[in-house]
Amino acid sequence: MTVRTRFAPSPTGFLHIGGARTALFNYLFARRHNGRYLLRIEDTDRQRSTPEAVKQILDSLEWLGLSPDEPPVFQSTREARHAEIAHALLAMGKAYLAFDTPEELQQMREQAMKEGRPPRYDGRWRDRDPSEAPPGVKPAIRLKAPREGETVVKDLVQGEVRVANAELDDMIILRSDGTPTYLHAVVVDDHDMGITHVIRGDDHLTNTFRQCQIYDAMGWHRPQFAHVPLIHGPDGTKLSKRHGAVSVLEFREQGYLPEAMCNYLLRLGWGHGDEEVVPRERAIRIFDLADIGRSPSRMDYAKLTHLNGIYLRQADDERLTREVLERFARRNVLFGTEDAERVRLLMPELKQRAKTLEELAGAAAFVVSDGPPPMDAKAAALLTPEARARLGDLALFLNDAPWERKDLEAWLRDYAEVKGVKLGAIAQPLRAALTGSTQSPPIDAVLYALGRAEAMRRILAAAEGEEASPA
RNA sequence: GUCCCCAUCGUCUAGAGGCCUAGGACACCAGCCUUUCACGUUGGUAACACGGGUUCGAAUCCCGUUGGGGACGCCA
Repeated sequence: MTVRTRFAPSPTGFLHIGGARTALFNYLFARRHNGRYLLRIEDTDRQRSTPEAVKQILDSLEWLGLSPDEPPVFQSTREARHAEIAHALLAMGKAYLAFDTPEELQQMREQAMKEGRPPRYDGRWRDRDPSEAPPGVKPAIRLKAPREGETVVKDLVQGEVRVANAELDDMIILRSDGTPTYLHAVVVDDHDMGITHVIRGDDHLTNTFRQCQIYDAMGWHRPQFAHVPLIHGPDGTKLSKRHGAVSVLEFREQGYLPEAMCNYLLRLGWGHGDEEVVPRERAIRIFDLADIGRSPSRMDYAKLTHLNGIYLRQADDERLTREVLERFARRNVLFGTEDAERVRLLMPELKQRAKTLEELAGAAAFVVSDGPPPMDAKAAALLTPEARARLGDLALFLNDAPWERKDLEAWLRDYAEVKGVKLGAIAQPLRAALTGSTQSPPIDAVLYALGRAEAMRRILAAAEGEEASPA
């Protein structure tokens, strides 16, 4: 049988990293077994579902490279089918009409809580005849759940989990307005979509028992289940905005690469020996549900950032250049084709020293400037009168140099040797003059990327003590 | 409250009874490399929650305690 998995978010907000990881696991598992990976939008809650959220989720998945193999199924379009199954259950005597009002149920729950009992429906309409129904109350359909024995779920991650049926009450499968409840819709949809493996968050584990009861009542074959522990914030509590970024798009904003995101998310709660850097192709080959841990894990931004640095260094220069220019544009940094070319030339060096695209853009920003770049305090401090004088001298010397990186380095070394000083004594003031900072790519690379004219302009400006607007 | 799940360095994890003096990675500290910053590299600090069993032997199996998490809607 072909493996079919699905990711089933409800479009009530952005896609957060927990959902992203669930999607990733579903994707990986399907690919690993040459199966299909599907998407179902669970939008049966009309109040809270929004088209914006749907778009956000789709965008997030696309960015992560986790777009589904088929167009998404919208759960709301399937309500007639959900109702059909609910009525079938009713006809089979495996469900019943319940004429309770929301107020009564609320009361029942409060009463139970007060008496220290679990808040469960008492099944008061389970065996009553609909003719006893109070006038004007529209009935909901409840599943006639088994009251004895136990329901056992063989979970691919959690192992065998069992619960006494006495713990479970008769859940509503079709609301009094004729719409399906989540628990019921999920089962019908998963069945109709031919889902073989339900991989989802741990928070659904206890729901699974009830869902199994529906499968059993319909005589449907149950899918395999795999419940993945949730991701917590760094402090171990539920992940929320106060911990930092949680939405996938936020990470994109902050300059994380999708492949780094996926690698990090994969390693969170899943392990394969000592492997840390696991690119997509490799992940597809070795992913196994059995390797998912059973305890919740905490979000570690530092490790994500580290991983992002690794992927950044391996990333294509053209791609990174595009990303940087995009970020320039977003920061309203005006740049021309010359500036773009400089970024491109410098990229092999720039990407060595950045961990996110934001950092990368920040480190590249100095190339965009006519004349002296904005100077930070440390850089300004390097430009002593002596240093300025030396820069003036150096400018004359360098003016005759062939403008190739190798030659520039050689000329600088020669110059330092002739003057009897360490290279650093030359390089640091020069760096300040060229970049406005004490940190930058190798100075020969900077000289080369800037080009003779611009480099000279900046050196001379510094030599003459021309101040740029302070940074 | 009831039910379910979980428990190895600060964090992510390796570990399926002897290979464990518990390994790797991030973070942190120190050294090296070096034209700065990074990268890289070498070393260091740091964990089997606790208590009982089982066993010749337990991080690994069992029970309990404690601690975390999740679920208990005519939400998804």
